[in-house]
Amino acid sequence: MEPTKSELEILQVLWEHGPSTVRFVNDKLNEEKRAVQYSSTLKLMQIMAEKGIVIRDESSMKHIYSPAEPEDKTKSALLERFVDSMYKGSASSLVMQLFGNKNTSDEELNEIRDFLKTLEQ
Amino acid sequence: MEPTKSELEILQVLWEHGPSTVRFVNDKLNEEKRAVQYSSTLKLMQIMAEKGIVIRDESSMKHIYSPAEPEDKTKSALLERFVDSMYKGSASSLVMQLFGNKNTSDEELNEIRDFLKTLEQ
DNA sequence: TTTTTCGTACGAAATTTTTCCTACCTTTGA
DNA sequence: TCAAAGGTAGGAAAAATTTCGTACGAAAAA
Repeated sequence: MEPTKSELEILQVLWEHGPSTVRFVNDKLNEEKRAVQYSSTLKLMQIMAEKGIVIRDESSMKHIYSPAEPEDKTKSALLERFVDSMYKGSASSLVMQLFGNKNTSDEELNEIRDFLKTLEQ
Repeated sequence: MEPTKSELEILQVLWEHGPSTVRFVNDKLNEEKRAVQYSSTLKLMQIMAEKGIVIRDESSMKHIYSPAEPEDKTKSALLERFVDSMYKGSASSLVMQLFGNKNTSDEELNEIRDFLKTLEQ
């Protein structure tokens, strides 16, 4: 299913730090994003569990939440949707926009060149 | 300001077909996306005009709506936000994901190689 | 002229998403 | 033991977004 914006923020914490408690996620959100009440984060994560976006280990009192799908899979799906809707599915259009107007570091450009070389083989 | 999902659909029609009436946009949405009532599209476009996302030429009875910002500027901003939130700002990570798991056509890959060459100079 | 068609305005309802209050349970430590 | 701290559950409200009904005016057609 479709994660909403807030749900995505939570997923990002889980991706970065691994399976976590609500308390932990809530702390990170407050540190890194914005003020939000513990019970709000709790509720959201409960909803995500219902939707199947995350799975919950209830064996201990402090429930542990983890993403139901691998990070890459979810990100790929979101990226693909983004390309489809914004660039009519043209990945190259996206890349050109990404590097066209912006001052991208040479380092990044080189990384991509190297990466493209590996694809050639 | 932040276009919502539905607002983005409308912007895309305007980008593709140029300044348009509500009737025209609504027809396109129904053709290309999903069933939606004329008055819903009208309302949404009125809201977008209030927000300043589109501007409205009221000189004739049939109001003509156009994007307030150039397509590129809006897309760049959205893309940048996407990269920032999903890939911590790393454009190369995004590109690798884009081509890593997916079966991207050789054609697209070549376009990108050519494009990167032009950046070298 | 009169009717029909096509346009905007606007309120309100429906839906989705987000937030938080409160009840209640378990664990911890004084 | 028992209060305090920290956990979950769940309802309900708030906010944001989306949808549509309806009133009404202008233009076009009959």
